[in-house]
Amino acid sequence: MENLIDNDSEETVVRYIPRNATLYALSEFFSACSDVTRTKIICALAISEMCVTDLSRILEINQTTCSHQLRLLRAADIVKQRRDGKIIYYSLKNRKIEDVLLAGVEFLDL
Amino acid sequence: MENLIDNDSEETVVRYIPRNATLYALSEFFSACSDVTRTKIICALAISEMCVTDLSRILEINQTTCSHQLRLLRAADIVKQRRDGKIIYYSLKNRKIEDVLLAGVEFLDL
DNA sequence: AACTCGTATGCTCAAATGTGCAAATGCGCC
DNA sequence: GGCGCATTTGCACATTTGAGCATACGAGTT
Repeated sequence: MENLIDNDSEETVVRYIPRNATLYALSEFFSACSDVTRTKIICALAISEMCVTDLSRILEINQTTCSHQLRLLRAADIVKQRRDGKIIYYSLKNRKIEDVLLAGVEFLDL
Repeated sequence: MENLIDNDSEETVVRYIPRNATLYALSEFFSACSDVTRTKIICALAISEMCVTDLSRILEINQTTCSHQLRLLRAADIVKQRRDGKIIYYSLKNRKIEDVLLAGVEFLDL
């Protein structure tokens, strides 16, 4: 089987492809942003810390669903929680997530 | 049922949540980046335009799978194609996709 | 200790997704 | 027209995912 691109180009490509661990981390991270419910939650938390009840009421999503998605977001290190009495407040763990969303908005030209 | 956050904050949140169309567009876009195979392809194409055969050989993925994923990426407007004889060359449609990946890398601190 | 409220978990179901074989298409060449 | 190669498409299958009900848990209040 012949190569269609020349060997030098191929070497360059091979050299610059990120390692598998990086690729997996990246795609796993993006999949955390790849659902409307979660995107909504992230946007809301970018504005203000909130508890599950408020989030689900304001965003008009089922409380259980909200809780499930928050767990995912927490696993992805996007969101953190803090307890105050019986209320658990959620907020963004790292403001850099906003840069990601903005880059997406830029790309899509929204 | 009582509100747990005050009314002013709630109004602010409601006002700043992007419209549904925006949220859908964003999450759909991120889901295009949320698979290892596709991330791999995007990274490769960021380095050099390539055809399906080379992509699949170099990235070590099944050619059919590669083709399927390229179709998705094309539908997401991330990738474009150009025909030269019987070979179809794929490349990034918009370099801003690299900023998105970089924002992801920044976030993950990779 | 019983009750209430905020939240999390287990489970089930439907839908979406990724993969690769088999077959079809498109294009150049003899 | 027939052949070969690059690519796409249709299909089937296994797997993953998102949703929400029912239920459990955890912390404050009485």
